[in-house]
Formats: sequence, C-alpha cells, structure tokens
Amino acid sequence: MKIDLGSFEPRHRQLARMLRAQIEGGEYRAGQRLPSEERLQQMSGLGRTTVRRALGVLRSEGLVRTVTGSGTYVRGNQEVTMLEVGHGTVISTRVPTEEERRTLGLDEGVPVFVIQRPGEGPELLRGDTNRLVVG
Amino acid sequence: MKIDLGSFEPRHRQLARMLRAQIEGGEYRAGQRLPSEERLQQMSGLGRTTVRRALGVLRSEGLVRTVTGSGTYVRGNQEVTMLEVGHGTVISTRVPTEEERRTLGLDEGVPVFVIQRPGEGPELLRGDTNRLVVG
DNA sequence: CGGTATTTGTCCGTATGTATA
DNA sequence: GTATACATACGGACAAATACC
Repeated sequence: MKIDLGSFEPRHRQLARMLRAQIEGGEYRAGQRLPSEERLQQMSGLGRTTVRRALGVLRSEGLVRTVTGSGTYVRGNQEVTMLEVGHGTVISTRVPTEEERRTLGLDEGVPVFVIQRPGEGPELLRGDTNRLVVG
Repeated sequence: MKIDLGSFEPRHRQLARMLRAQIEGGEYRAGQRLPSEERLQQMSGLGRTTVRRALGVLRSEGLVRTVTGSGTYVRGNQEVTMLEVGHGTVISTRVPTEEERRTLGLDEGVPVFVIQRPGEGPELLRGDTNRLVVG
C-alpha cells in the first residue's frame, strides 16, 4: 500500500484504485472481508477520513458492501434473473432514492431499471440481479 | 432549516431530505444554484462535514451537480434520446467506473446501460440522456 | 445470557490547496 | 489580484452494531 503523497491523484483515489485492482485481481474474493479501516490506516499511512473515503468510492461503484460493526466485504456476482420485455416497452435507468433503496433492500452502488410497458404504470426493477432480454 | 438534533435520522440525511423536498417542490429550479456550503452551515447550524455529506447524498442521487469554486446546481431534465433495441438484445445497468465516467463525461449519480446485441460486443450507453424502446 | 472488544457510523473542528467569479 | 466556493486531508470524540468469549 504505497501511497504517493505529492501525486496529483488524490490519496483516497489512489487507495481505492489499489484495492479495486486487488479485488479484480482476485486477491480479495467475493464474500471476503477487506482489512478493517484501522488496519488500512496502518497499511497505507493515511488518516481515517481518507481511508473511509476510499471505501466509499468502492461502495458507490457497487464493488463492496459495508456492514456496521462487522466490516467491508467484496460483493459477489449474484444470481441473475432474465426478464423478457415486449414491443413498445420503454426502459430507463437511474440511481434509486434512499427510500427506494430501503424498499428494495439495495446496497449502495446499485441502480434501478424503470420499465414502462405500454398502457401500464412504471415498474421499478433492481439493476444488480436483473437483465432485460428483448423478446 | 430546522434540524432535529436528538432524532434517530442522521443530521446529514435530514438536511438532504429537506433540500430534496425543496428541489422537487420547485423552490430550487433546474440550473439554479443552491446556497453555498458556508451558507447552509449558517442556515442549518450544522458543521461543515455534515453539510458536505448532505450535498454528497444529493449528488449520488443525480439530483445536483457540484462545480469546484462555483457552487452546487440543480441538475435539469436533459434532452433525451430514444434508442430502439431489437430482438435478442440483453440490457443490464450499473454504476460506471471512475474511468468510464471521465470518458463519457458523466456526473456522479448517473448509471450506464450495457447493451449486448446478438453477435456483437457490449456497448456502453449513458443512462441519463437515453431511453431504450423495444422495437 | 452478559460483558468486552472490535468495527463501523456520525459529527465536529482545523488547515491548506485549487478552481471559479 | 482578491474574494468566494469547493476539494483534500488530518484528527478527535462519542454512539451504535456486531463479534467474541
């Protein structure tokens, strides 16, 4: 965890980039816990704010998931449902509101589909476990 | 801006919720600037960290956009492109990586479509200005 | 079940740098 | 060039959730 102080790249992004590379490189696998924040501080020499910010970046990318009092875990590839959409359906995507996140039980970094079928009200679909197939 | 200290709801979320309501209620319109962070501190009685966190929530929801040295602005409804997708196409959505954000020139809080047409490589499409129509 | 330790969450303050007006 | 406004980074204090024994 060598952070280049003096770099143009902010320190929290440097740390996020390193952790991201380790996750994508398989050094931390799905479901596995990352080092604790205190541990990451020691490893990187950064302050608490900066370490937490780096983890926040990874959360917002949907790469990890943090559980209070427990730790930050690599978000595994979840089982995917294929959903067929028919003629005239309009599909948009956005980041859910906080309330929608609670309702759908979504972690940070997971967008939603908004499915508008002809003659029906808009339907909200979590974006992490769903794929739409044009039928 | 009356913040209930002693509430179970964290202060930054209270502030975010109030600002969100004001934006959705039309008190702050598209393109308009929100009060500066210092001003929001004065108005709410909260600390700098907390005010900034509240604005971060709104950014991650795609509701506002912050320009360094200038201010935080309400993200207007942008012009939308309708794109027709054909049979066998598979659509997924996710939060873009930092690099993809730079490449596509995206603000925070904007997810992307991943369009997989039969026999082709995956195509990335910004989610804020695109709607997919099943043809 | 309880008590303690670990780990993350919230909140505050300060200092300095950078971008914009 | 000065003033305003946001960005980065550090630190400390206490609360809340979880894990461990």
